[in-house]
Amino acid sequence: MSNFSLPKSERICDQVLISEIFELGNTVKDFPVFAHYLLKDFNGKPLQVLFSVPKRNFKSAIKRNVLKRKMREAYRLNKNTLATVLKNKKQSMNIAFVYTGKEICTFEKLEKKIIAILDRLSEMHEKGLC
RNA sequence: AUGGCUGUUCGUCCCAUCGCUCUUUGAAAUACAGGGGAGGAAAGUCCGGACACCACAGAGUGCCAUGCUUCCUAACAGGAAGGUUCAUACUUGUAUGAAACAGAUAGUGCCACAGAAAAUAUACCGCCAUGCUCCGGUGUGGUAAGGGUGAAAACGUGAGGUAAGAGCUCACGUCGGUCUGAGGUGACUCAGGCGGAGGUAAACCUCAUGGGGUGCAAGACCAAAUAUACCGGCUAUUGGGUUACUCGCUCAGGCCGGGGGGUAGGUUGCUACAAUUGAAUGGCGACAUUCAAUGCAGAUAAAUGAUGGGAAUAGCGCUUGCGUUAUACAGAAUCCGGCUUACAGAACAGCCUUUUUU
RNA sequence: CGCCCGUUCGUCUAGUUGGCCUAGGACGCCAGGUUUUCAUCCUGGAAAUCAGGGGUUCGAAUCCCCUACGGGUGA
Repeated sequence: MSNFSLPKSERICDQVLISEIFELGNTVKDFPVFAHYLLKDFNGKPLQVLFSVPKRNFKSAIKRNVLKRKMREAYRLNKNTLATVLKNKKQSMNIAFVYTGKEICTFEKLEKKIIAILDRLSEMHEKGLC
């Protein structure tokens, strides 16, 4: 399975779900990215995500947009291992990526961090620690 | 040539791979294919409109905004062309720049400190006349030229006049008011007459003009989802009470509608018009009219991108054609017209400084 | 996206009908005194270009305009 697309159905657009993630979910940190995640029963989509950059750290809308785009690209290219793991277990996961750094970092660095987070999540999931 | 200022225009480009969003054909749907996809400021939300809903007899008062004139415009606190005043420059009547630039002669208030006095004028030192005198002064009256104070001192200069003085009179000026004549669409200008002179309206205010309120989270429709205070209607067919019974009345229930509470999506509004580009005509100009061509974002936890390679421009380094670094300000959210603010660099036009050559 | 409000010593604030305000008070800070010492207490001092810039005025924290930052609110 080599699906690099990220249509709207794989993004979170529901306010109730978002507040659930931030209130009930657990966190995985790898500076400068903070991932809140919440595990659920399988409902057709293995993964749903959202990306956020706080306005507190970046006043300019352009800088926020750039970081969100970079994070989305990094996730889009590396999401498949976690997706297969979840699909095999018949569960789905909602993840919220929040950028907590105060300076813009390069794409390569961001990609490494996001891969690390996704690897940790899939490992934990295979062991059943979530 | 170099540097600076002002104005106008532009404000990185190409290819590959992987994606996002809208739309068209086809289609149950996905997938595939074709097409479109940020700006000059999209920003600030400072003005003005369109559009929508709510409110609304008429008039007045109040509140807010604007404030030289004419024009442009859908409208404006915007723009164009002019007028006036002020500042600067010199060629001394021109150029450049600036102006919340209606009214202080409608009325009220304020003008700290200093100063005699801050606006009905007044009198500390003075000046003049005169009374008294111990000849040092002092009382009374007149006066406001000079001194000192202040941001500002009753219009400025000169002459006449006078006991001393004073727009008291005259000449030349400054300012604004009013009347007459001339020019101009008008602000205003010129000439003459009359009467006049502190400032402050970004103090209250007066005059003129304009303004109903709320904003696309406006509003419309569809689907879902239900506790029900309360109100109205229906109840052939439900039950209780009243009654001997029927009708009637009444209470409860049911249904419908309203009202009010709470949950939470979708569609629409939504992108084709004060539209953009080009030409012609009219106008000093802002701009208008006509003709032709074009179709040019529409997201909603919110798309318009990421990576790699190449080009262009700029800086740095030296091997002088290679390496390396950087590519401004900044991201639509109902839509337009302005204003304000941010902005690497490039091009064009005008003006100024310095240097070189003829 | 729309609408509204605020910004004054290190902190919390007063003053916002223009002049007494180059700005008052409390807490905190510094120095001295009191005490065997510390605290309390007493005395004195420093600390603000009133968010930034421009304008009106003789004179601005105050009036007007622009900018920056912070906050509130609207189904």
